[in-house]
Amino acid sequence: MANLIEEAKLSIDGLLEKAYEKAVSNETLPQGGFPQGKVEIPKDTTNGDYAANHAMAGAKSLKLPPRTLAEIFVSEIDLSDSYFESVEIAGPGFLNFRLSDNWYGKVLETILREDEAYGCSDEGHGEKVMIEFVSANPTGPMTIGNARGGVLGDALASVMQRAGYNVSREFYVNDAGNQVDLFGKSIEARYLQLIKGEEAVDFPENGYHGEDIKNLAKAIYERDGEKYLDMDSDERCRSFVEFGLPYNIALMKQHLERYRIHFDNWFLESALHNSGYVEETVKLLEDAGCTYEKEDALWLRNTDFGADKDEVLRRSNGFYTYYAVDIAYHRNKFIERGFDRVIDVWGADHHGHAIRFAASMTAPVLGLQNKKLDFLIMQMVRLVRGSEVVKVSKRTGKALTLNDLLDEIGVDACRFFFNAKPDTHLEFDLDLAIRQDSENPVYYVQYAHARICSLIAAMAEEGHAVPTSGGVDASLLNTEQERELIKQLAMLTEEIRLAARDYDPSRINRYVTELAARFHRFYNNCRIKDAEPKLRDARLILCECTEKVIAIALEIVGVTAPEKM
RNA sequence: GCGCCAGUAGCUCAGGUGGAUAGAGCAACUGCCUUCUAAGCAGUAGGUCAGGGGUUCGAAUCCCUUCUGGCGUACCA
Repeated sequence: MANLIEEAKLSIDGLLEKAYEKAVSNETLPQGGFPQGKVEIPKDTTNGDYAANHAMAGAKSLKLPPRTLAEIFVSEIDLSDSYFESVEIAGPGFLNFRLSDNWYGKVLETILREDEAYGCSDEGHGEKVMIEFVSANPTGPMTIGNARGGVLGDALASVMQRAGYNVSREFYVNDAGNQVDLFGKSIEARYLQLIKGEEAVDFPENGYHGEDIKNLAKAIYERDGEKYLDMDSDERCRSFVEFGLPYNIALMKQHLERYRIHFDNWFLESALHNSGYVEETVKLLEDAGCTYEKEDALWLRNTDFGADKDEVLRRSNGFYTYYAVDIAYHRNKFIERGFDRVIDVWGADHHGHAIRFAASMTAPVLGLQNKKLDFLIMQMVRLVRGSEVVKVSKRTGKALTLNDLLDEIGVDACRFFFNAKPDTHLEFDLDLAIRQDSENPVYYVQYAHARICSLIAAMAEEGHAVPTSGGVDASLLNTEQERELIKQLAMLTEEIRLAARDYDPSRINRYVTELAARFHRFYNNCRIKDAEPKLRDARLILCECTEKVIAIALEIVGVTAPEKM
């Protein structure tokens, strides 16, 4: 549970404050003027491992030039038993600290001790969090459009679990409403076309044109023949939906498992209707005076809660809108199931809804004052083939399915690629993806892992297994490459914390790519096989720590860590 | 019109809540395998951080404004 990067950083403030107090007792500085400074990690390590700007921050109030103030700090500071071996003044008055052997050794010991739990923290204090993601319409197979949300939601869940949250993954199945009716009518049309010929039956406007619908119709026909031919259309469609939905849901589950996503719960929209929960929730809003009727429809006074427009809850035809159902669904998440925080992973095409919806959820009558509803809005994926933009739509049936994509580029590459920063538009070039072999960064990272594994195995063959006792002498690991590698290893806990805080699991991609880069540099500069025994052992331990950390990071992203390549 | 997200190297993108000389991968060019995996390493070249103002010791980062692109603004979900 150690976060040594932060521990070292936080300790600097204490060291400086003690130095300040000493200067006060020497009467070189006035009392009570310890400056609020910031400690950061400089980009360029010639400026130290940490840089504090206290001398610059305090220059004005203490009426001393920054550099003079810095000199006082340096002369009074006591670094013995600290994480640092030196501090120097640089530039306009930065205090640059350099980490000590003590710190480097502690990093490696921590990784060995915590093992697979390394990187975890108690940041979340067990807060009960639900992450709802993918939630693709069950009217067809999942498409490449679901690939991004899938990875983001799943990786965010992993990151938050490691950061100490009690996380539940949920898939919301829209098995009711308009699109399901349309789904039934689409199958119906294909079924009737099978019997009467394609020309004889009109296909519904806005129907689902995909091959999968034809296949469902064919499957029904093969099982039951012309049994539905003389049936009332409504009843027929109901039968087809009853057949088609479970089939599609099972297929989605299968494809998601292949994509290494496992949901804790598949929540059916129909359950909210059947139990009367939607009705009850709308009644709640009605009784509280949050609604009004207009043109036979029931409207929510959403502008009262800060939204830019009101919303229809119940259409003039008597059916509830998705909006009413969504309110009921979220009330269920918080009230009935007791989640403290809910994170919905939605595409940017829903962001307008997210803003208005968040406003609605503040309605006092819903009783969610102490609850937290957040959205992870990810920008759209732009599909291109070379220079041509590819349109994706489930309705037109022209979408590339997730499963086909996985056939083409593999699960590892796909998960790594789609774990990109949520708020930037992502361009996905199919031509590039297909030949995305060695130029994909995922292989760079996996290669580092495989390299370590085979090295350790080869060394063990020669009787030089990684030592399991005797501790680590980090003072031997004193090249620039070794120090940079260890610092990156120390960074994992902090990266996970930040990824959880910012809902940005793509940080882990960048982190692990940099870790691999630092390992490759170390590997090229530091021989292990023919090093002195003590140095060899220390380096072997460093290799093992790196291997463990890469494996942890890749697991978070959902990518395998191969032992051979 | 209004709202949200973006605009950084030829291409795809980083840039840790204002810090020191703006980075990486790919593409281009040059070196490095009789020595632990060359799917690697080292190096060269490539920039008016969309434009313009402002805030301060200091701005890619914060504020204002203009331009460009994506998405939304349904009794669809």
